[in-house]
Amino acid sequence: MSKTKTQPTKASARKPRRADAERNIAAITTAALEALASNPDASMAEIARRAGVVRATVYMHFPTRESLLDAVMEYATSLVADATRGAEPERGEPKEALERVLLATWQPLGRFHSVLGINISRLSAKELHRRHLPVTTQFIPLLERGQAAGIFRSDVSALWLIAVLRAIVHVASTELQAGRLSKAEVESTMLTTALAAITP
Amino acid sequence: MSKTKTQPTKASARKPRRADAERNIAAITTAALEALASNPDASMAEIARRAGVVRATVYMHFPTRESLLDAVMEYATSLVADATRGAEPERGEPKEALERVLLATWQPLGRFHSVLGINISRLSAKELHRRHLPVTTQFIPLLERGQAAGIFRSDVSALWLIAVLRAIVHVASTELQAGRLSKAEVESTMLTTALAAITP
DNA sequence: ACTAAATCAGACATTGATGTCCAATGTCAA
DNA sequence: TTGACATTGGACATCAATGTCTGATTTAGT
Repeated sequence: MSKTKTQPTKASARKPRRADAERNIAAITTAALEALASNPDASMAEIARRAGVVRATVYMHFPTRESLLDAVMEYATSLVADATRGAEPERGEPKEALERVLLATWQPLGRFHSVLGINISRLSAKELHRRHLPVTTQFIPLLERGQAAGIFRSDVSALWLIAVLRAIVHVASTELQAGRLSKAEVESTMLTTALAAITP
Repeated sequence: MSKTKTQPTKASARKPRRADAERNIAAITTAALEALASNPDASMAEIARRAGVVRATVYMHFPTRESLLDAVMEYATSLVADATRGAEPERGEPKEALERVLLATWQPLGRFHSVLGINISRLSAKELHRRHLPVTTQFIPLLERGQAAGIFRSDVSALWLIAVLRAIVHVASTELQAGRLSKAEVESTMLTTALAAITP
């Protein structure tokens, strides 16, 4: 995460919340993320149960299911964005940097892929793209840097490369989940395939 | 499709249905496929409306929603399987054969990807794999033939290659849908990326 | 033309989920 | 410690969807 409690999001200047409220909001958000990852149709009751609160408490902080989904989406995105940032996509050779970033992000990305799937039907393509910005703005410079250096293929757009990478990451976590490959095998195979797909 | 009405599926020996019933079953199945492709949560009422029948008629042929989903899944699979077969995956050089098959199947595959998504949460991985057999049994020999010839990479399993190919096809149809690429661009980009990903 | 099969139109019961409300109780912060 | 904030537990209304049933009507097969 990046802000959530530390800053009041400069523009909105939200009224201070009590500590237990803050705690519950966090619990609900993470519980929702877990619940929705295992079942995209998880009910508000199920989410409340997981968060250890009563249903009314969820509605206290998230007036509708939609608003909770929005919050969960933003939270998941921030987790992936933070993992990406932590892998320093700007540092070093593009190829090494990409490997570093993929290794750091494939697990959260895989974990949240089904949550992302919820939004595919819920939001427009434009809106979806907008919400992925915290992640994509970090990937694009890395890919373009590699393209400029002739290390990544330039006959397709960086956006295509991103889509392909994400798809391969998805395959990787699916194969791990299915137990067809070990974690180490998945990581090595994923890196090999990813590089092969985007190298000229 | 392959059988549906011509053969009585040797084992089951189903009682003959009247022609209008047969017609309605077909109408319901295709209507359901369309409806579910655009909205995976489409209701029985919506599907009946699209098929031009009343809801009770749907329940006449498909006693539960589940059973309808099963039928739709099988239908979609058969469409892809037929398209694959029509592209003659056994003929010619593996690379050319793969290109031929991909060009023949990427559109139906993309179209039905969301329907497939329904089943991901609905069925076990094993069961899912079993239902894809009509397609995978055609792809595996092609890929293994290419691997034996040293044209496709052998450091990963044919199953991994299939998963990667399907992921790339999915990316392709998503990009077309989003209007970021023309159909011709999508096809060329998809083929390039697919080959790059699975070539040693 | 006759009969059996199938569809229609619509009512009906049931279920599960969303969202609202309230009174009682608990917890935080000043 | 006190008042404001928050949570609880439960009731409640609403809604949409599933699945059943029936009687009247249409349609197909022989």
